[in-house]
Amino acid sequence: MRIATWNVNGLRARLDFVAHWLKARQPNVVGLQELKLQDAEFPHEFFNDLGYTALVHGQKSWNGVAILTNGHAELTQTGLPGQDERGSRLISADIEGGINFTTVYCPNGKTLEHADYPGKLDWYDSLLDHWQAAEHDARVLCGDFNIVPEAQDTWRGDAALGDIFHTDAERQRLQAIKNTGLVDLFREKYPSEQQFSWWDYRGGAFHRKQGLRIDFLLAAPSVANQVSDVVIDRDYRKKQDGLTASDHAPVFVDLAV
DNA sequence: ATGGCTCTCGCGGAGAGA
Repeated sequence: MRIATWNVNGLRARLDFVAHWLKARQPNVVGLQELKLQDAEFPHEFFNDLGYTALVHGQKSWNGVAILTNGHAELTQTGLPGQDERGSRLISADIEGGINFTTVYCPNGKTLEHADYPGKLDWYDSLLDHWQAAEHDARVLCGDFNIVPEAQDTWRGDAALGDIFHTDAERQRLQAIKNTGLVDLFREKYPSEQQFSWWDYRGGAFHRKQGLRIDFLLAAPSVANQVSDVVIDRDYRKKQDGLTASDHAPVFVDLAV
């Protein structure tokens, strides 16, 4: 089974690009973030024609998450309890293989001085509470976390320490999530490789190798033990057939189930 | 030092993203 996470930066603008990727990689389950559309605007038929069904938690203009699958999925959660005012950023479903799958679009925070920054930390505290309250042996938490875990996950290395995305306060929140028993599947397979999942559109950042690794698939040990491959699909950060890419690459793992 | 892209809304330019 192949499961993936991808911040598409606007699903309507990315529709043909996403279809291109689905055909090429044939994932079984995909967590999507930054749909930037409402539930009623979700192009279900478009995905049905590609063999996928979707569970959607949308919002006008901003945020929005969904789960695509070419198998069976049963919705178990929409929205992070207590954080409705920060937008549609979480959706969960029971998928095939007895796995509970959650995808999140964590708040950005903007700057250390902006009110969104303490809001980001508070959102993470709620995510930890929510995650700890649920019990499931085989679960996956994936998405755009908007936090750089370690110096090797940013092109700026130690020089970025203390900046937004790279603060101790943010890293402590991300670590607290992992401490509930989740493994960062990419980092487990590649302990010292520098690979990024996001590059700024501006200034040729992609070609300058100026990126961040902020998109993760985290999994409980019973799932992590089944992983055969982990791929940050940087080819799909490039134009495909003249279509514009998201500023995030898809990330996927293959499981032996 | 800054932000040169790209998205949305909506039809001009602004806000957000990371």
